[in-house]
Amino acid sequence: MEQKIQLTVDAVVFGYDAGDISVLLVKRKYEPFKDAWALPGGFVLEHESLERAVERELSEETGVRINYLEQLYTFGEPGRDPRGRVISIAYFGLVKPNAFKLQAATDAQKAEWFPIKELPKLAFDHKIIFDTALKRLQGKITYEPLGFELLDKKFPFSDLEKLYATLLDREIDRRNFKKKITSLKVLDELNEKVSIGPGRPASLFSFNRKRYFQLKKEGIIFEI
Amino acid sequence: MEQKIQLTVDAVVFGYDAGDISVLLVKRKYEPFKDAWALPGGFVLEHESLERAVERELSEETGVRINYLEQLYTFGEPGRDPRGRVISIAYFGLVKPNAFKLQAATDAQKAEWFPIKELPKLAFDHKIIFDTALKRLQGKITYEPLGFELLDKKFPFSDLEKLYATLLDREIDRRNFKKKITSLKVLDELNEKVSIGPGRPASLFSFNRKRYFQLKKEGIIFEI
DNA sequence: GCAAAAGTGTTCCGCATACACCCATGC
DNA sequence: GCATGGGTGTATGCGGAACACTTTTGC
Repeated sequence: MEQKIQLTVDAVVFGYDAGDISVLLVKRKYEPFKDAWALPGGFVLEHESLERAVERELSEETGVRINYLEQLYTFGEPGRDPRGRVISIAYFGLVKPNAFKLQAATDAQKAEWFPIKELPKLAFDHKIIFDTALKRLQGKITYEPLGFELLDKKFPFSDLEKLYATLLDREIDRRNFKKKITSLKVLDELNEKVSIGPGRPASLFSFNRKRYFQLKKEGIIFEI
Repeated sequence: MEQKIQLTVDAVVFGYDAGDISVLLVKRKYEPFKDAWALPGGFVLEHESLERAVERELSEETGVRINYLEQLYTFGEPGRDPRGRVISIAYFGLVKPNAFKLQAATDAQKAEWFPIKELPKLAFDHKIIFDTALKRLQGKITYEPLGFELLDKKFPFSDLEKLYATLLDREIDRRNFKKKITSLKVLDELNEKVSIGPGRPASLFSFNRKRYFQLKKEGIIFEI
C-alpha cells in the first residue's frame, strides 16, 4: 500500500497571565505561509512517539517545555496543506506563560503570546484547530478542576476567580464560587499574605496536588 | 522531510440488541495477525478524507453503513504495528446491529458482533482502542442524550431504560428515570402498544429528532 | 388466579442561586 | 479618610434520590 501521506503535530498552548488568556504562536520562517503566524508544530520523526514530537517541536520553536499536554483532535482533510496530503495531530496544552523566556529556532522566526481575542490571521487551517482547542478548554471547566497548570504555585483566591471568569466569559459570584471550591477541598490555605497595591492583603492558596489530580480522574460536575 | 509513516483508520462500532452491548469485529485474512479478531479498518487512500476512509473500510469489511461516527483518538506509539510505523486514527460509531446483514470482504474473512463482555483476544493494540471507546461511550451518557442511534425507530420505554442500565452497569429507578427523560421532552409517545410475551403491553415511543440533536448540541447534565 | 412486565406520585434533602456589608491596607 | 480590593453568611427554591403499589396482559 503506497501512500504519500505525511504526518505533523501541532500544539495549541494556552497561558493565563494577569487576566488574559493567551495562546502561543510562531512566525513561520519558510514557505508555505512564510511570515505568517501559525501554531507551533512540525513533522513527526519516524521513531519518535507523537507526544515526544510535540514536545520537541515546542521546545525547538518556542523554548517552552510543557508539563500538561493532551491530544486534541486529528485534522486530515485533503487540501488542508498546500504541500500535499498532510495529516496533523493537534495537541492541547496549558502553561504558565511567564515561566519561560520565549526563544525561537529552526522553522520559526519568533515566538509570541497572543491574547486569544487578538489573534492574527493564522496559516493553514490553524484557526479551526485553535477554535477546537478553545472549545475544549471551556468545556473542561465543567467536568474537572482547572488552574493548577495555569496559575503560580501560590496565588490569591481572586486569581482563580478571575481565571474562571475569563474562561467562562462572565462574572462570577465570589461567595458562591468560594463555597464551591472550598467544598471540593482542592485548595490549601497558606499562612501567608500578599498585598499588591491598595486594598486588603490577600491570603495565598496553593492547589492540593493529590486532591487536584484525584478530582481530575473522578470528574466533577462544576456549575458556577 | 522523508518519513516512512503509514496511516490507517480503525472503527469501534457499538450496537445494542436485547440487553447486550456488542462491538463489531472482523477476522483478519492476511498477516500480520492472520486469523485474529480485530477492529474493522485499514489504510487511508491518498485523496480521501479520514471519515470517508472509515466508512469505506467498514463497508468493505463488514457491510455496515453507519450514520453516526465521531473521531475518538489517534494511536501512534512506535511499535504498535509490526509492519513499521503505522499511525491509526480511531473512530467511534453507533448502529442498530440488526439493521445490517454482516458481509465480509477484502481484508476480512468474516465479520461478527461480540458482546463487550465476551471479547476474543484482539490484534495489534486494538484492545486499548476498544477500552478507550467504551470509556467514551460511558462518558457521553452524562452530557448528552443517547439511544437514537442504537434503538429501533419505535421502542417501549423499558428498552431505553435497559440500555442505560447496561451502559452504566447498574440498576436504574424507573420512576426517576422516566421523570428525567420526560422533562427533557425528547420522546414522543405514540398511540401504539406492543406486548411481547406476558405482562402488560407497553406504549411505544420514538425520539423527537429535532429535540434530540438540539440537546446533543447544547449538552445536558444527566445524572441518573 | 398467578406470574410477569408496565405504569404511576410523594416526601425529603442537598446544593445552586441570589444577595450586601464589613475589613485591612495604601495613599 | 477615602479608595481599593479581600473576605464573609443566610434565605429560597429546584431538582435528584429514595421508595411501593396498581394495572394489564399471557398462560
